[in-house]
Amino acid sequence: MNGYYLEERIRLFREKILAWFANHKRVFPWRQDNLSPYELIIAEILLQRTKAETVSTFYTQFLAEFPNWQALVNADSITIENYLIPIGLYRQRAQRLKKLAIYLVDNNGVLPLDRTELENVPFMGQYIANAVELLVFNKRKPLLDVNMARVLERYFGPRKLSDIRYDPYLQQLAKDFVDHPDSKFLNWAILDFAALVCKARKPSCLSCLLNSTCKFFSDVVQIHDAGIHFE
DNA sequence: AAACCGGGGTA
DNA sequence: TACCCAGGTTT
Repeated sequence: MNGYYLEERIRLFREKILAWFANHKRVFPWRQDNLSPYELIIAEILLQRTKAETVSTFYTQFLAEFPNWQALVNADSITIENYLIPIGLYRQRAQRLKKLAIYLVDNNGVLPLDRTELENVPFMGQYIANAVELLVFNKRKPLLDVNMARVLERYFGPRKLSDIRYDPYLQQLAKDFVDHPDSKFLNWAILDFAALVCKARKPSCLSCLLNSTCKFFSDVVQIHDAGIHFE
């Protein structure tokens, strides 16, 4: 597959995903305009390995209880843990939230613009660093999680390495996909598409607007796979 | 590269 | 029951 063909294929894919998003976007409290960096980062932390629908009801309560970094610094670690129990990963998240809060209070709430320094902030891995650059710094960065990875791999072909974060093919593909003035909306669009159509278990391939050009769909139809249940 | 964290939802 | 979820850290 040459570069020009792939570029055209990405462009088509992008247009169709955006068209779908216009009519099917999900509404979440962390997608509102004018959120503070605190509110944006808390959302990403709560969303780690946790369904967006689960976080949706919890998010507003959490912000009411802990409205800023200083509130987390002041709070007892056990208090934060207990508060996080309903959504899981509560010990890890409490400990890391605490460290991040201390860092940010010490730095007057300022996050480093330099990517290397940004990734050295406590609790700041590749994904959240991208989220900060996308949502706070308004850069074109992918929220490449398991869901975006699943959609890209089904449509364009599978990754080379097992870990998303170190696979140069997936990283480049995701980067190319969101390299567009509507980068933020493209990210939301593909995540919503992953959650509602290109689902992990029962993908809605039969009604999918991308099925005629989708690698996964054509492959599965071709071999008449009995293990996949379409909707 | 693989293990671990964790409760809730779903098939 | 087993699998999955807007990942990051440790080994």
